[in-house]
Amino acid sequence: MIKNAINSIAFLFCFLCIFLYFCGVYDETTKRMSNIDKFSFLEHLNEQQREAVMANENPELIVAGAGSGKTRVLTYKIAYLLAAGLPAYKILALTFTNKAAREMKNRIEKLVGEDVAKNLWMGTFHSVFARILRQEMRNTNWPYNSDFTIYDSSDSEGLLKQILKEMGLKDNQYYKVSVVQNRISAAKNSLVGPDAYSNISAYLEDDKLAKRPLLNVIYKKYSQRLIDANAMDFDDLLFLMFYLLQNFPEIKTKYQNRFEFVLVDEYQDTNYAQYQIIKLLAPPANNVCVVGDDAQSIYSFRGADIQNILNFRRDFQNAKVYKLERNYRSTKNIVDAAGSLISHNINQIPKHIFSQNESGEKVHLAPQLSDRDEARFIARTIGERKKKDIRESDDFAVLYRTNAQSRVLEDEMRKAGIPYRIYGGLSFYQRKEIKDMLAYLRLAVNHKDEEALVRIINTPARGIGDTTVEKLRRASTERDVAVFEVAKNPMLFGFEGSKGAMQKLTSFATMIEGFTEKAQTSDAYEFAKDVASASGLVAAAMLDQTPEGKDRYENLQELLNGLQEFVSERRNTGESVSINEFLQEVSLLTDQDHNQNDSTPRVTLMTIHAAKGLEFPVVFIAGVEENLFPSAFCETPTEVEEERRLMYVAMTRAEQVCYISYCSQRFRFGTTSPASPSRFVKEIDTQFVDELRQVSSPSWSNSFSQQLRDEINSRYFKYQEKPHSQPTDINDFRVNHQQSRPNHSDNKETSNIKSQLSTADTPFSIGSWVMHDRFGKGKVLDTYAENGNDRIVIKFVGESQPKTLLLKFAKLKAINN
DNA sequence: CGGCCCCGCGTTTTT
DNA sequence: CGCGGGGCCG
Repeated sequence: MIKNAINSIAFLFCFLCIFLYFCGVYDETTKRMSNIDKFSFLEHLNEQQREAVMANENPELIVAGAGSGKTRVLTYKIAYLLAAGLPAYKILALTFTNKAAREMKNRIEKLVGEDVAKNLWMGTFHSVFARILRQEMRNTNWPYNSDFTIYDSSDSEGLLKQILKEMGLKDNQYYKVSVVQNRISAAKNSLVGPDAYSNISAYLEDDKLAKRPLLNVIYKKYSQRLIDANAMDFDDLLFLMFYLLQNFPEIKTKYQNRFEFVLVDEYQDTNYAQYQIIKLLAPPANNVCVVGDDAQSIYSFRGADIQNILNFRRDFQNAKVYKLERNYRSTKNIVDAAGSLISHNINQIPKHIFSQNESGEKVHLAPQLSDRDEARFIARTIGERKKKDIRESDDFAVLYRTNAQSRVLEDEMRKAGIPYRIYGGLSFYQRKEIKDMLAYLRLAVNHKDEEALVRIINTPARGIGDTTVEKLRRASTERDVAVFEVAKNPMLFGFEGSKGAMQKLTSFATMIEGFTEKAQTSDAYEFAKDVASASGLVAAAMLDQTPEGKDRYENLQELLNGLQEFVSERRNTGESVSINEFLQEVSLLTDQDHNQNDSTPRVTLMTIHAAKGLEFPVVFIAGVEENLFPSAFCETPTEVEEERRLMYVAMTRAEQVCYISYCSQRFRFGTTSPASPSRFVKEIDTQFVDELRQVSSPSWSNSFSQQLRDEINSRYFKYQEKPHSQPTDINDFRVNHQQSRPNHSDNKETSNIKSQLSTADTPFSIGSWVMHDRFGKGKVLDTYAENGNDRIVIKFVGESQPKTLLLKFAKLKAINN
């Protein structure tokens, strides 16, 4: 009822604004009213956006195409709810990155004021759930306490390695840590715990076939060891959150009642566990609003399930779907080129993204002879365009499929004197010295944290080597006590080592216990400063006069600075400043959250995955070649579709200019091997692209390179002649797609969503040819019913994108092609 | 225990 | 090619 009232008020307001606008008093009145009326910000939205923002009575899916103002809609919706009087603490907004949460919160504060927005529950899935788990742990009978440690991926990897070693599987090729880790992670993300795993024959069979029948045993041990360490891995934060709600109805009810509104960003990237948690949190009112773009789903390899967004309407009753189809970011050519590419995907929500910006330059295809030439070409072009277009370095981004490609690019940027910044690679929080320092802090707070202990017991070197650690761990497993307890009292727990070793162990334990005591009384910064010097970490870094040593010292200083900031910020808000709070936050931070204070404009070099959500005036996509992009690991059409979405993401990062480059040969794995343009290059409608001529560089003028040039020319020639005859024709995909189904145990993953909305009753079958009075000949790609209307998706000959038509209006005739 | 050398291998990675 | 892990030696 409240919501009805809110909506009517705002609706009337908009009506009034539009009315006043037509009366010609818009400017004055709006200005005056903006101070008075708290809904005035709705004027900044277009009609589609405003509709989506103001509809709050049903579960809502906002399909927000690239550059369509997704974040805007999400922030305005929250601002709208707040302005209408919904208390901030009743709104839960979940994102995937801290950065997204932070930016959104800032924008909301600007709209409605800091104090109104203050108590929003806005954060990443992981951080919000960690917070709830901490708070509720004492209301459960679980073997965790509130100060649990969060293991990052390298911590879990370390633990798994240890388990594999203990089981004698260390060098077994079928039990590679990465494989085991992925498998366990996938199980947790499907809400399958270790016991359930052992009872599901599909898992066991699968493991048996893959020659790793002990995986369920490893999983069980792994889970137990996490409990022993009072630690949760990233997946546990979701897995245990689900079971917290599932197993404790009173806790579930509490949060269901608290959150009157649940909003989810990047919904296309949610995994099964996240989806189930959302379903548990949403009732009774079912006020869920999810925002996402199926065309930008690029994380399925991490467990993201695109079906979550595709099935939203089925899973939430009375759901309403809103589509934001106008792209504000890019030029027409870029939007249309990207659209023509993504139209080759069968599995997608039908939509037509359009731009009303200027046409701009066509997308530039830039064939190159080698990766070296490609890098030179990019560096040279950036240099030229900086001058010609009067741009700064930070107007440019170079995007690539794999991190390995960054090396040459970096090289040539340096040679050309172009400032750049590489994202990816080692993040600040994964640097050895930072991890070491954090391990000291962690161990001081949680003595059971075995990964932290083994990491620092001999760092800096204090004469406790591998053998001693081995003996320590053996005693620990035999006596079933924490490793730290054995170190503290080796004799008592049957440690079989020399007197000297025992001495070293006890003095290490005493040092840590001293830290633990200090942690109770000092704030996080004071404490960490003490630990940094008393542990010898800073001293060791200072001794090292190599450039790397200096870096390490500076990084440690930076961490301490960060702590100081953390403490002073939280002092202001009256929050706890103990090291516990800091550790809880820091384990969920990533490099994206670590801002380097450097104001020089720089060219951005990053993988396409890392570029999601960002935008740049000029974008280069490098290495768009078969076996690299799409990756050589791609086998099924489903996998190729994900790569195509990745290419789509890459192209739609560009605001004004987009270059796509590919080489005839590429240096990889120590040798030069031939390469050919990606199928994606050919899938882009030729009317939106132009091809740059190969500019010869002075370093190759021999016959070999002439050969290569000929090869490129002939390839290009072929491409020009028959742009639509590739094996990646839409229809071939459909065929492959269906063939692949029976092989897939999980065939819901490959099924077509549109048919799941509800099947249309049409005389035209998918794949058949039809004739349309105006559009001519076309092939039926799909049929489905939406809002009770039968629709038909047809790719007409000569059109870049398929069209969706209402069946009852389109006068279609079936024809034989 | 720690340093050195050789061998094998090589996607993307919000938390 | 360049990194990390394992093995061997001082």
